[in-house]
Amino acid sequence: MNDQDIIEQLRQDVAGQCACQKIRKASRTITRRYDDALKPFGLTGNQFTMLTIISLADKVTLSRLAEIIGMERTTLIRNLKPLERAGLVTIATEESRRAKHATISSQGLNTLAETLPVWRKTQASLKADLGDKTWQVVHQGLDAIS
Amino acid sequence: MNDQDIIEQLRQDVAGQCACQKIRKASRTITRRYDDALKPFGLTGNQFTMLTIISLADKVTLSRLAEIIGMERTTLIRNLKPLERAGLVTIATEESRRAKHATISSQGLNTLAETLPVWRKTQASLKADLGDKTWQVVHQGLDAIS
DNA sequence: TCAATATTAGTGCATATACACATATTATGA
DNA sequence: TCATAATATGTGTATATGCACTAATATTGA
Repeated sequence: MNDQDIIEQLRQDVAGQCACQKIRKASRTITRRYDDALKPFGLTGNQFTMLTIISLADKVTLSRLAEIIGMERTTLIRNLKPLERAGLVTIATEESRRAKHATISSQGLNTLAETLPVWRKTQASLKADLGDKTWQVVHQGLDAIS
Repeated sequence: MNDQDIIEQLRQDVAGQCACQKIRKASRTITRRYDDALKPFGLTGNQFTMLTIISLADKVTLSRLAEIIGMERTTLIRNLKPLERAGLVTIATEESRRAKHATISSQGLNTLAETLPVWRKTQASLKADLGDKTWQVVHQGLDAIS
């Protein structure tokens, strides 16, 4: 197959069709919005997510937490470090000597209380930009993937 | 506002609703599939995307390339490094001494030719898992975001 | 009991992401 | 012409991501 054939196929089949390309692009776009909004509070969007889930599922093991978030276990372990350093969560062993639990601190809850209005505003702004119908459709699709 | 109120609001409004959380989770899931499939060829899904776009838009400046891919400029510059090291693309200045252009090499085109069937298979497998309707809906939604 | 197995967490390595800031080059207008 | 503005790339720092591999602890079954 010659070069022009390859390029033609890439143009026809890949460009504008690749799910990996599309979802990564959209993820970057949306992440930037949330990161920017949360920046004054020293949180990223991802950290806000981890903090929220930890606050709702207190004292789950790190492995279980990774499952819930849909994040590779070792990725989660590293991503918790900044939250731990900032005193927003505590990582400790209890009962078992191997399993560890993540627990939100009172400071962590305070941060969530502070950032909740900002999250609401960001979420609403995005929803407004996309329109109700697209918003619905996007959420359904993303739920199906995960 | 007390802790229980906060947690209740997080449960009601944030959990399962946050667009940032959902799209990042879905992005991780899909990326893992493409990364895994392309691994034998030494490419990530993201690299496959960059390679494809460079092959179709030859000799665009790095800034323009970043725009097309929807990636922060400095991120793109760093992400190109592995491709350059592997000899799949060339980064060089032409005409202007400040602007740089990315050009795909013949080796890069060969790699694309090799990986194209794998990409097709991965894309088809994902589409099959999601079903035609969800697939359509996801793509529409992601296009709207970007 | 205790050896084999399963479970849980952690490290090394490489890529991915973007903001703040810096540097280099080109274009513009007084 | 030449100072200023605009444009283009690059670096420092920090977070995000996951695979391969390792280490420690708990469980199970002969």
